[in-house]
Amino acid sequence: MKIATWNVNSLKVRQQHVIDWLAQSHVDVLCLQELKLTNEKFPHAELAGKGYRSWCAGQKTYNGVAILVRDGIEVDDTEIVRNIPGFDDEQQRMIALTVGGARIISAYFPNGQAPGTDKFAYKLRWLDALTQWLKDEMHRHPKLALLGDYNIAPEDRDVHDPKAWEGQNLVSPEERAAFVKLVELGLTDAFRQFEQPEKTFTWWDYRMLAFRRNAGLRIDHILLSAALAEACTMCEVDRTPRKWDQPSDHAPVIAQLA
DNA sequence: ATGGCTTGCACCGCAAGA
Repeated sequence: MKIATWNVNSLKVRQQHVIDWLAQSHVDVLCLQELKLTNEKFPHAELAGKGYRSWCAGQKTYNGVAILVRDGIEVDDTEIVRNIPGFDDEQQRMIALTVGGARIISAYFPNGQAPGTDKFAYKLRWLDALTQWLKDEMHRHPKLALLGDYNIAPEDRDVHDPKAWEGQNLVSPEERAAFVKLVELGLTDAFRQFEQPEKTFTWWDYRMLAFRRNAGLRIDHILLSAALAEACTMCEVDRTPRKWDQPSDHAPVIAQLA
């Protein structure tokens, strides 16, 4: 089973990109973030026409997440979860569903704006709630994958200019500590299981010709429980859709599970 | 130089992203 995650920065604008990328990547499961549309406007029918069933948790203007599953892959949506249980939140940032016997979670972690702000405090609270919930969820589902836009670059090698970014939002010690807590639940960063090209990133600012200069960060991740990490044979970033006209500022990350 | 794009929403500029 081939799984992937992609922050599309508006599904309305990027709908054709998603359809084109599904056709060329042949992924079985695609987790989307930043839909920026309500559930009523989600293009279930258009995606079904391309061979994918879809489940979403949307809202107006901001956030919104979804999971797309290729026809023929077994889905159990009786235990679908939208948002972190027990964490009261208006913002639609998480959806979980069982696909091919594995728990698949699509998550859009809060940006955080800057250390010291209310949004940063919310990011840390959200991370703590997610971690607490995942602890139980991993017991219920030993085969579990947490895919999404984490808005955290775990290490300096995930940052194009670590000096310039030191202590800033997305790389701060508090955020990195929260990422480590997720890993300590027994999750593995699929990307780091394999040899990777130097300076591989998943996000590049729209400004300052950042993509052309490869001035990016690796903030989109696929974390796997032990059972899935063992089954993982490949993980890579696909930069091609970032080169298309009117692209998302994020590139998709793919993992192959045997 | 704390900007630089891009999005949605509501207008003719704003907040928010990362």
